[in-house]
Amino acid sequence: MFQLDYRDRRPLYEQIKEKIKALIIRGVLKPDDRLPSVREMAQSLTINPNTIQKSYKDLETEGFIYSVRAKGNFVQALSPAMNQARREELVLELEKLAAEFVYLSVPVEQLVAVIHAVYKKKEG
Amino acid sequence: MFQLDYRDRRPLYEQIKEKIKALIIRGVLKPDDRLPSVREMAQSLTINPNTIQKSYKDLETEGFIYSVRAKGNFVQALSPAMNQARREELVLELEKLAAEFVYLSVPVEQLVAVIHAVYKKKEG
DNA sequence: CCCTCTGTATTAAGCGTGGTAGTACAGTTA
DNA sequence: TAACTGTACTACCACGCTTAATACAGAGGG
Repeated sequence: MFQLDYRDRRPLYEQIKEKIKALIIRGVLKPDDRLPSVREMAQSLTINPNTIQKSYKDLETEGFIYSVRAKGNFVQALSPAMNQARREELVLELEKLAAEFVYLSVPVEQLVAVIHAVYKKKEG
Repeated sequence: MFQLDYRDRRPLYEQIKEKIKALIIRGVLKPDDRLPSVREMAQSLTINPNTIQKSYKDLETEGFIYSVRAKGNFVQALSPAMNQARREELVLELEKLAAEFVYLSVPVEQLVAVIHAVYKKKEG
């Protein structure tokens, strides 16, 4: 499904969360798709099941997945309330990022171009 | 100069780095401005000088400040080489961010508006 | 019904990092 | 000389990350 980077200093469970989030955001994993079981994922990454479980539990708390006893973990469909909060966070991040682009004298057109490229790719 | 947030789970030295970076990026601190000494800053934040030194050393490694024996730490002027690397990092971050905006069905116009606002604020 | 799979919980241990504390040295400047 | 700067080092404690081993509860298949 993906690989870990042991040179990355962040905790493994953080990396795992991020990778799964990315798969969901990119649309590779769609609502109600089942994730690999805790034990499967642990074996395929050669790490401890507890670490996977921590990732899954966090993702559940953040609203990205839901879990069903004895069945597995599944991708959560979008909920409007969750979205609103997340949007606001993202806008703040975007502002920070933009401020640093200003600092580095990157022309605004370049930023806009990058964004449009991402949006086009998604539609096409 | 600024305050720490002890509810923030990130290391103190990370928070300090970020705050100082923000001051530099916003232009509050300008090239060759002197930062508070390690001991001063430590006292004003009521933390250990070693923690401040770690922040400063990291910022030096990242090219944001330079230090002079027995004189202090100062804001580094921009270097083109450093900028290029940083720009590329930022573009990657921007793409990630944009992808999540797409996922949340935020119209591209809204992103562009946020960015223009930041740029206008900087010029004005 | 039993077996096997699922998620979940608990406890213990090892290890690295974050942060504090104390001390020391080297260089600048008044 | 005295007081300030940055820098370095050691020791210590607390906490988080990760592994390990075990156990229990519910679903589904033979």
